Amino acid sequence: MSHLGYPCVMPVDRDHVLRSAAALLTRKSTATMDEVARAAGISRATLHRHFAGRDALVRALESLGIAECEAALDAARPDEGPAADAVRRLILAVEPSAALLAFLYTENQLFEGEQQHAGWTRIDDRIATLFRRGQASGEFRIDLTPAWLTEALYGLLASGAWAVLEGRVAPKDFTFMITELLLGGALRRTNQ
Amino acid sequence: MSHLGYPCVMPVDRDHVLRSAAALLTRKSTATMDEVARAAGISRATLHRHFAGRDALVRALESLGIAECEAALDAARPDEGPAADAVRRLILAVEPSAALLAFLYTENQLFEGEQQHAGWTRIDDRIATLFRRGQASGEFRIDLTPAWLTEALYGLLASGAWAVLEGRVAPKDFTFMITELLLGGALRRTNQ
DNA sequence: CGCCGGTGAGACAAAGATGTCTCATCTGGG
DNA sequence: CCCAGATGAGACATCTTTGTCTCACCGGCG
Repeated sequence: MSHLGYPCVMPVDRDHVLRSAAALLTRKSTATMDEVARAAGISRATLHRHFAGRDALVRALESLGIAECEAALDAARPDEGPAADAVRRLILAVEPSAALLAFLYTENQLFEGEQQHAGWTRIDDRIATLFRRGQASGEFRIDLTPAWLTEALYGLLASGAWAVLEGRVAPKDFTFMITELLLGGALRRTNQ
Repeated sequence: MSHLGYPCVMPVDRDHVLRSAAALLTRKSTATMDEVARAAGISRATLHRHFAGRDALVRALESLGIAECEAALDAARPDEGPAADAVRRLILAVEPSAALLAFLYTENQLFEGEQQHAGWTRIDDRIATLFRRGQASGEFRIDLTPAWLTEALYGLLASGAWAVLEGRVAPKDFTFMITELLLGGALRRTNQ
């Protein structure tokens, strides 16, 4: 049994590997294990020592995305204050994870038969609950279902992440664009 | 040289094949040529006789998507009347193509090096022009760029298509949900 | 100094997808 | 009736990716 100290050559930083993989797979969702390994600066053999296979890697990314979403939800305090402000805090908190979420969001579309990770259900519920609270308080319109608002939030986060990646939107405008469109829409307000 | 009449056994309906492929690939973007062929009710050999390879098939789907987008834009008359009404007509006209567009939208993310089809640029321009017209007329707010509104429209169409496919949103609500969220946002209007 | 744990490089077979080919079959038209 | 044209089924080689394995290397630790 080891003594929990640092190994000799330079241990693989599991978190760094996951983040490199997320960054690459967001741009090229069909990247091979070899490309993922190169992107992380390690060999394919080492990558395979830490993640049994491509499935295991994707599942690890999914767990990371779920954890970051939960953390963002916790940080956003969705039960405090006006619901609109809570949505703003949520989008701000989730921005660093947007690219990873964009990858997972599209990747999940092909989990046809298999049941999706239970963590997503919980996150969906927490976000939908926030929108429902805003409807109950009279802040949000009631003719758009919480489920759709939740789905739309995911879609806008993905669109925003890709638009930033391709240079069509400035990174600094990311949060503003998503927040304002989701809450206020494109129409000009006649009064506030 | 043939006489342009119908062949003998039962000619392959190219349009039907493309639509079957679009429906399948929207749900499972990694489907194999064999799965695509089965979904269309033809053999892999025949599929390969009509589309040289997977690339050719995807490019044909891209052309179909572009053609349908152009047709939807023409039908929506984006230069007539209030810009908001034109956006409503556009979303209504593009609804039948939403699933195909959702597939192409995510697929295009991995056209990293290669230049994307010029047709998309033209469509992007036409949509952005519509939003710009709405801003100039005072209908739309000017703090959301036309490029972002265009991107958001794609994202909402994709989210809506998936939400319908997975049963999270009723098909009949598709147009309403997207139109209202894009134009009006989630916040309740204090007055109209 | 020598051992031990972790890594990189590369070989290797297995699995899956693709592209091509052949052959039998079927049907409408001459 | 017979043929031309198009399809379906299947065999086949090829390519890519994957998963596993071996071997050499390196650096801290005893």
